[in-house]
Amino acid sequence: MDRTSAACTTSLTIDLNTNPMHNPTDDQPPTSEGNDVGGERESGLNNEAYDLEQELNRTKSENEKLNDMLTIICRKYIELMQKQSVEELFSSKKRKYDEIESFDRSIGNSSFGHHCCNEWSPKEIKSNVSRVHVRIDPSDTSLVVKDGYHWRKYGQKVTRDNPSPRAYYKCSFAPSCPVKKKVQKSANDPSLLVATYEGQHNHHHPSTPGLSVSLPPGGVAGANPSPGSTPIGCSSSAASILDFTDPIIFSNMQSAIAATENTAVQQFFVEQMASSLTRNPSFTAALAAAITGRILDDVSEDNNDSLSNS
DNA sequence: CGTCTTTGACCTGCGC
DNA sequence: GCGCAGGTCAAAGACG
Ligand SMILES: [Zn+2]
Repeated sequence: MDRTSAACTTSLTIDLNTNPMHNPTDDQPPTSEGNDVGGERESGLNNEAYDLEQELNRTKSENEKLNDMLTIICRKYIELMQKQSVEELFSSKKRKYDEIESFDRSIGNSSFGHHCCNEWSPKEIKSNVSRVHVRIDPSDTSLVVKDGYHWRKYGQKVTRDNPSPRAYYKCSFAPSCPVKKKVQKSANDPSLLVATYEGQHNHHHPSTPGLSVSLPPGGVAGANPSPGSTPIGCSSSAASILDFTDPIIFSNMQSAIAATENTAVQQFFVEQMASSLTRNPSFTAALAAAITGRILDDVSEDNNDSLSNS
């Protein structure tokens, strides 16, 4: 819990040079033609500066609009998630208490009223439960949510309140890893898989050694989206239209995440951001530019140091 | 041959 | 105590 949230905050505060247009050499004054300071050139620079200023103002206003839109989208998305969970949980009366409690905790609760930590029964405390919704092809009957972890199916049941069967999985690292997950199609939306994760992996993410810290309790979501199933927000939900490579949206999501007290939701957003970023070709280019920019910066700093030292 | 899935049987908790 | 429903076990079979 603390481990993951700490990872979230640190990963979000990484100050990458994400401007692909930025070239460190552009900031350096021209050395070879430094004595060419004609008035013609000066006026050209002024025009250019004016254009850039106009562009900046225009971008600012555009960003403000996007900012507002994103805030609204985020708020509505969270409200929708809460609303949907309430409807699902109260549609069946029995055996839902644990899930109500845990989902209340994982979603952040406001509409349910608050529960004091002391009110949790030992049964609820022993496992942290998280839920993930995954968009799939409605005709796809395989209850598989590929989250990067390796699961062993140990049971399948048809439940009373849902015509589609529920599949039970254990982490393949069991018994050393106690994590379980239940996967079932949503009763009112066959294209929606609901995966319920219980427990926390006590090992690294198999597909990304050393990166397990960035995953939610069950090690879920966009870590390794399969072609057939996409964690919500990757292809067909609101989050899919969010371009996290946009620095404004990115910062907006940061504030949205910060505003959300709940770590599961935070992790969800972080994963969506990471997923969006890694899938975006422009991000790759931006990342490459950022890295080369940093390297060039370092090189130039080193050169400056060596020059100043000598 | 080892691993994983399937599936019926069994266990457990809860309401009546 | 009984029945119901969710959850788990474990034997058998499939698969690479
Ligand atoms: Zn595990």
